[in-house]
Amino acid sequence: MTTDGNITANLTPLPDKVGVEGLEDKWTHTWDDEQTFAFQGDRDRTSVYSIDTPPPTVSGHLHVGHVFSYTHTDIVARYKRMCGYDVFYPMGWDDNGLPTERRVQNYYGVRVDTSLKYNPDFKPPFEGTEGKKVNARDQVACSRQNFIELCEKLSAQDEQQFKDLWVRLGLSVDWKNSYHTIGKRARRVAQKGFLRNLQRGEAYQKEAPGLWDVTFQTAVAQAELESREYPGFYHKLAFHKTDGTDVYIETTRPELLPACVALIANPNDERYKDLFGTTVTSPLFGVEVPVLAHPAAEMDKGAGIAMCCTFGDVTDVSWWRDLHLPTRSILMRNGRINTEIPEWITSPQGQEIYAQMSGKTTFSARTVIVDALQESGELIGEPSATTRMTNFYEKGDKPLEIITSRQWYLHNGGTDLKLRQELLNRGAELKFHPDFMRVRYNNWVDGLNSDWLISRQRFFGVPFPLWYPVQENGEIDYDHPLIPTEDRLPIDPTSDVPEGFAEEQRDQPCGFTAETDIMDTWATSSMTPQIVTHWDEHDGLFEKTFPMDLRPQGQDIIRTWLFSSIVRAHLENHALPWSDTNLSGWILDPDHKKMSKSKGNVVIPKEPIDKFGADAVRYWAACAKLGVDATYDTGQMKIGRRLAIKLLNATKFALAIGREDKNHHVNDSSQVTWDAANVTEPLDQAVMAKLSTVIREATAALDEYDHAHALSIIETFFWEFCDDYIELVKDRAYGTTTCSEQAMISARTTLGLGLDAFARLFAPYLPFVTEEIWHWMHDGEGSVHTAPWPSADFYEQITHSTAESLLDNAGAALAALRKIKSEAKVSMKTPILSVTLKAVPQAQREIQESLSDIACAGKVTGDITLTDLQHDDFIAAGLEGSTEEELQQKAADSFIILTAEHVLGEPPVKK
RNA sequence: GGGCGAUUGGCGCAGCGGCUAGCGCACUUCGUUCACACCGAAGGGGUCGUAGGUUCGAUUCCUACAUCGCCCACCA
Repeated sequence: MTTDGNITANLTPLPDKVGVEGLEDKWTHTWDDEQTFAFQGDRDRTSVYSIDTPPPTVSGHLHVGHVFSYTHTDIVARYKRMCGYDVFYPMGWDDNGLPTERRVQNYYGVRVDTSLKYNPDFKPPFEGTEGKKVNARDQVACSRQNFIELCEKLSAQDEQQFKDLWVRLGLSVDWKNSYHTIGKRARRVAQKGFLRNLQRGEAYQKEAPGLWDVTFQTAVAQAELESREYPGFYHKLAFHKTDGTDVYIETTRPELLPACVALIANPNDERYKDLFGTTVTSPLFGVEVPVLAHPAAEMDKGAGIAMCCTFGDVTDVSWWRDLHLPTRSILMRNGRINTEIPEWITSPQGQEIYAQMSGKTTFSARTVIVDALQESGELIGEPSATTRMTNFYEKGDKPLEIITSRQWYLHNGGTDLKLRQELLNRGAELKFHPDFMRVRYNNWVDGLNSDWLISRQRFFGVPFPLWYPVQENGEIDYDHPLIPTEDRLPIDPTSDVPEGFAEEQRDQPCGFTAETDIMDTWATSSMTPQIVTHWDEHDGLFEKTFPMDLRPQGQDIIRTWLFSSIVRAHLENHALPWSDTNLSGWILDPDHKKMSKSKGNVVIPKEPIDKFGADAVRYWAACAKLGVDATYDTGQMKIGRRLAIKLLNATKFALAIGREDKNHHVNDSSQVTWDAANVTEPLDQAVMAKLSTVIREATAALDEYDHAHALSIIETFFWEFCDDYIELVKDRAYGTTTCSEQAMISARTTLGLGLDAFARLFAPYLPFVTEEIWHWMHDGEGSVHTAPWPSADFYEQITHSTAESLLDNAGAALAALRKIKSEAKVSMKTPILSVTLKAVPQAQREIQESLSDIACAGKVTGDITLTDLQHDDFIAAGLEGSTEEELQQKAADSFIILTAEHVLGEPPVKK
């Protein structure tokens, strides 16, 4: 307990032998029993620190990357808690999305059929057949609600292994505050958010050509695209001019020839100027198409003149739109060629070729077309191989096609420049750690080319809370959606019925029909700040926690999770969702390759934790700065383990000394007071001075989210404290020297104050070992993790203006004495009968102040003579300088202490 | 093609317009079991990717290049 000027400790019996084993189990249970990390929620926003924790994908696999970034966040949480904040640190589970959908399908052998109604007695055909691949035809159909229930059931199992890991790692999460992204609250927030967007005109639907994945048969958004290299062939095709001559185009997609609507060249291209305004006929099909000019046509690409099809790529779409071209679509949603012969193909020969390719995949259709072209002589030369970059859905393995469909969009600045600027301003307002990551945000927002497509033609996910009226003639009136009242949310339109309608009217003339699309998973994830803070629930939590303080996340999802969250909060709450964001780096394997499942180099987090302990693994993570990639390095974990053990040993030692009186009798008093007023010796005051500086610097670093720098400062001083200070004051603290009672108390007090401070300084990093040593000192006073973060001012006032350089010079003097023995290859216990130390005058004064401690620690039995450094000594020490003053200053700054004449005694006799 | 980051002893990383470029691991030598062998002490080892420039002075700032990683754009 800290009071003004002193710290009272309740000492508990110390173990004979210390170790880090067992600490994790011991303290995780205590923290759980005592609800050490529970959010209190009884103070206002300024006293709360709230964290928008990333919900891990529960169907995904655990790997050390998880440990890495979640440790960084936990360090922040623990630090802020010690700073007095009521820390709101929830945990979410992401079970909304394709990976979970697939996992549920395979695990239970089920699939969603939105035409089915909820069946409360539904039983999946089997359960828990990991690895057994179920043929899609054998999956049993169930309603979406039944599927979601199975998903929640399975997620609960998956979650457990994540939770076990987080607990084991010591994450100070408040487990009472957890959520699922497919859970009821998340669905309600996502649907309510969407309806509010709709009311304000920010969400809209549109029938338009868009990127489409033929495997998953869904539209995909710009944020889900991935460019990949894709092999192909250039085919040179002859189109026929009216004068009987040909014009040649090059294409990698000859199978789209039936969908050709125009040939297009650059308006400045002399080669084709004469052709603009004329028509040509297509090879094989003989369809007449115009030759048109458009500035987007590049003269040096291919033949300089392109075939515009509806639709081969996004350029086709812009030509089609700008030049008001007809739509001649031949691709079906499953990626196969439409089976109906299009009405624009009129020649019998063309119809026959089309019939051969209908129903085929684009790949097979291409073969048909190429063979036919070769036969007709309209393919010039052999196709030449090429590699091009093509858009893929990030989870797909076939190139995206362009399909016209009705979709829901949300304004995100992709089309509205004013909104785009507002979102850029939000990005400028947000504090990125590290700062250079904001460039990625700006790049992304600047490069948006469309609004956010939020509808997906999938079955598992949060449904759009909408129905549409069915007209008398059976047609669906998409322009006047039926909207539920907010108090009904969440709803599923495929099982719930709009107000004023009855179930019997579903899909009937004059009735209603459900919107069967679901929302993009990011449409839900983008609202995690609103989900965790209970937005619009009027239970008081929102006001205490929103806008949040921190969003930790991966750098790979800046364009998705981070950006979409800012969009939603900007539109809904007119605020940034959080003030700061922490971006973690990647984990690289020892060969500097990014760890990923596909590379097969993933390390399961349990392994290093079992081997080195949670504190050690956390130490490894904590050594890496935010945004910097880290190598998986067990060597670093060993160092963490060593540090943890050193903390135990040093604390045990110092506390044991403190309990012995001058005659080595154990003092059984369990309570001691480390009164700052008792720090009377200059060396002890110097330690307090340095501690104060260390706290000040570490605190500043942590406030800037630089946990690695703070750790390095604390750790460096801790080792100096052990290797130099403890060694120097050992004997004085024992009272075995001829020092005064007060000098002994001063040493014991300083050791106590120092170790008490180290326990707290290391607590965010090494929560288990620090909790252990804290309880040796402060049993019955609660957790170190709710203890106050050390105050630099407290230790500074103890120093009485003693400079911390006194500690450095005393340490350097001790090192000089050790060097004598090390070079003489004798034991450190060998006495030095007499010695001369050379140092600058300032250092001599400081050594004089701690001379008896130095003599004791160095086993100097006779005189220590202090003398000035000579010019040759500076040179010998490698110093350079033009003036004597400069050399003196350099020697003082580097604590140069040399030894001259010395007489060694007899080494102690070995037993 | 545009951009971001990295490049420092064998390895993993700090650092910074000038202090003798630090730390840990590994290495060498020595010691020790009375806090700690899950230990201690002392020591060796780097012309800071390359080439220019700014400066009295560059590992640090600027320019170009190289290598590695990543983001964005690129389908005729």
